[in-house]
Amino acid sequence: MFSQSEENYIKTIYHLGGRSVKGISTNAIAKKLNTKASSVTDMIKKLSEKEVVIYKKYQGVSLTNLGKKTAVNIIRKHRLWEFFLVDKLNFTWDEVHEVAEQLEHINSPKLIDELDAFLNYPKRDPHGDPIPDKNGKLQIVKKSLLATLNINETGICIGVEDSSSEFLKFLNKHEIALGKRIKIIEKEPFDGSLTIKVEDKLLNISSKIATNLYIQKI
Amino acid sequence: MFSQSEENYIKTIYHLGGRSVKGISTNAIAKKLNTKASSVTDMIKKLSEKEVVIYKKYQGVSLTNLGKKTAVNIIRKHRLWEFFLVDKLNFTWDEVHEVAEQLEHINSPKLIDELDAFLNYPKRDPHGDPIPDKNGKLQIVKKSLLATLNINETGICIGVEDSSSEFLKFLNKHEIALGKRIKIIEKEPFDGSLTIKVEDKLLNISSKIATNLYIQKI
DNA sequence: AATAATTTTTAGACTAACCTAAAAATATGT
DNA sequence: ACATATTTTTAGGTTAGTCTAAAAATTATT
Repeated sequence: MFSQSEENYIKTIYHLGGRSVKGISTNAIAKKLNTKASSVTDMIKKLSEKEVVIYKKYQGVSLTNLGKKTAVNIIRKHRLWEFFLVDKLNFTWDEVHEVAEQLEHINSPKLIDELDAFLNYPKRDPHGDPIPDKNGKLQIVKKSLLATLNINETGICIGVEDSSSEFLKFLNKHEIALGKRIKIIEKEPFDGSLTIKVEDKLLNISSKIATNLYIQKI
Repeated sequence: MFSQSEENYIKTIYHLGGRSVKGISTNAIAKKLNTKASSVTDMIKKLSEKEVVIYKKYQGVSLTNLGKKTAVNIIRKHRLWEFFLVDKLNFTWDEVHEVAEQLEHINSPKLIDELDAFLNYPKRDPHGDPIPDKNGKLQIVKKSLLATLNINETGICIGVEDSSSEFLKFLNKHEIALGKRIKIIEKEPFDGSLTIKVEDKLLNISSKIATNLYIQKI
């Protein structure tokens, strides 16, 4: 149906789309994909022919319904594979992306549906982002940075912003992982550091940590 | 390292290689890959530059050690994925090949080693072919067609020759699956049909069935 | 609103992987 | 051994996806 390259463009346009109404600029796409604007223009023309984007010269592009459907399906595959890698194959959060970038292009509906079932229909990938279901529905999960919670609020760890291996090692060391329950005990106004309770253990963390950890409030 | 296309050529040359000493012919490769001989010549030149094959004009090609190592690694990936699909994702023997053809090109040593461990280091894929280990060693398993066993000999089902869905449905119906123990009770010289014991159940099968089922003698 | 800066598109070229058609080399039949 | 058949290679062309450099359109500045 679509080549790997086409899929990468579609996915990128989707991610750049956000809630904005106007078209995505050629330059923005080029930057994300590490290509040149002229290459983007070429590809956009092709995608326009294939009716996955709407394109008016100099006005940027936006996805059609077909385009969005296609994008969401690629994202579904990407996130399911990420979940698989972390959950079953001992990958860390920072190792998954590169491999998932490859796996997301494997084309086999049965493969993905069976994988979904095998993983027990996970709702979020290891970064805390929602995994679209078979029909492309993606349940919106409000993810908040830990730093934004108030004292006595509790949440479940659902992902990370930074995924450098130093950060992930820190999390490992303190047994902060996906699904762990975290409660804010104290906030230090001077430097933004926090005292939190991870499951039952008290822990002091810097503001830098707190602004890189995503939480779903409960 | 190698493109998908290059990998497909390397794998094909390996499979066509067998134990023969002489070079693999351009035409043979073209036929297997559904391309034209001229395309094969082009690619062979490239692979020769990259030192994965030895090539003398009009004399066919053979793999270098690097070529063989590369081929075995692709085959390892292919067969591990096949095992995964059947063992974990409910694929049938005939459904796996097409998907494995895609998955075998995913490049991530960690992925494959972890997958291997996750699957508990399987020795054979669902067709009964051996899965090379991390170092490229592949344990040779003598696979015999069920039809070649003599009365009172016993074997373990390790694979199929034909993998049409009719045949697989037949096997399913009679609970013949990978790892099942099969004993020859009687052979009918007139039509080649057999009476066999699958685990504890007696069963009559035609010669056609017996020449499409692989057994490891025990 | 005119000019300058930026963005986008076009034009033309490159590479990988394929193709067709013709030429060259090898193999086969008598 | 020679003519014929087959196989393989070469020559030249195509498409997808990329690039550079220059032209055109849009946006920003004064």
